[in-house]
Amino acid sequence: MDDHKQQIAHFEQTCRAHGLKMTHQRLEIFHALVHSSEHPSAETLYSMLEKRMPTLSLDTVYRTLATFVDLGLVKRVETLGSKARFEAKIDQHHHFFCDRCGQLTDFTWQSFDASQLPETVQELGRVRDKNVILHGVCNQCLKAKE
Amino acid sequence: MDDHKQQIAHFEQTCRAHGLKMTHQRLEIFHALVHSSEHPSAETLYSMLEKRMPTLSLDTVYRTLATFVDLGLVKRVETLGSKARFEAKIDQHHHFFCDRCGQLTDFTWQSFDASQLPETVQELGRVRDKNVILHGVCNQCLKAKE
DNA sequence: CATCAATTAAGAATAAATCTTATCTGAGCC
DNA sequence: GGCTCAGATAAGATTTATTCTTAATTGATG
Ligand SMILES: [Mn+2]
Ligand SMILES: [Mn+2]
Ligand SMILES: [Zn+2]
Ligand SMILES: [Zn+2]
Repeated sequence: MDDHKQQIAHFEQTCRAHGLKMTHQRLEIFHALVHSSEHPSAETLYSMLEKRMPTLSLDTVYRTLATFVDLGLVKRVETLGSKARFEAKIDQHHHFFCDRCGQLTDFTWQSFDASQLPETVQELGRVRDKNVILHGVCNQCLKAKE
Repeated sequence: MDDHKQQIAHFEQTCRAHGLKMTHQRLEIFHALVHSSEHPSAETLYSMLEKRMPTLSLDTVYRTLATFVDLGLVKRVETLGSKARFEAKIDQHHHFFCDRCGQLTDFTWQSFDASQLPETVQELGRVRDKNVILHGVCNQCLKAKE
């Protein structure tokens, strides 16, 4: 995906703009996030990367993720699980969450994005984000059942 | 609200149906949840109740909430915050979350509830719940700003 | 090449939530 | 009204995710 290259470019720009050094820890962690669709936790990212980067520390993963979230490069995903999950996908999309295996799948929904909120809601305050969360059971889990 | 009485009745039924004793800890905790719209955490509930119930323990609040969630009487709310928040409101509704103060406000959205999911989503698995989460800044926080 | 931000190691510290064990209380049944 | 046992309490330990501390090392960048 050429998208990813652009995203990495934007990432490098943002780091530079904030005077942050381009360490390969940062680059690898961001890269892993960009190329993953599983919304990994800090630990998952760590396991994914420690093979290639034997000196990587879990602490760095946490610290780096926190930095990325601050910069708006990465989002923490809202889940019911106990460990935080992250994504580098910044463009508008929504989530389907499998309550059995914890899998998080992205989807888009244009007509929802274009829809107007009820008036009652507009009186509550200033809305910045509008997202759908689905809960259910994914196909793999449905198959694995019988 | 007469709604609340009905909800308490349903709560008592469910407890009885599962052979659970109607302790006043359980009743008070459920009552507090039903009459609150703030989606309190276990600690918040504990603070709310300890005045009236000086012997209540935080452990009991946690244990009781877990029981209620298991019974489907109470839902854990999806948030980005570190502590779990709960509600006894079971009927279909959605949430507006103030990123500044953490306030969670309910709202309903009939046309959304009636809407069809995109086809691509139906291929992902069996969807059980479909909810909207808004993020933004609530009116109180907007006022308090200047 | 020098500088200093960032990483690492190793361990301690937090915070939320859960568990343990023993003791007490009170809800539900006769 | 009295029994019985589920459930509450106290007090403390434990677990899990996450963050912090300190000191030594690395390596990105000017
Ligand atoms: Mn996503
Ligand atoms: Mn709610
Ligand atoms: Zn699944
Ligand atoms: Zn607010």
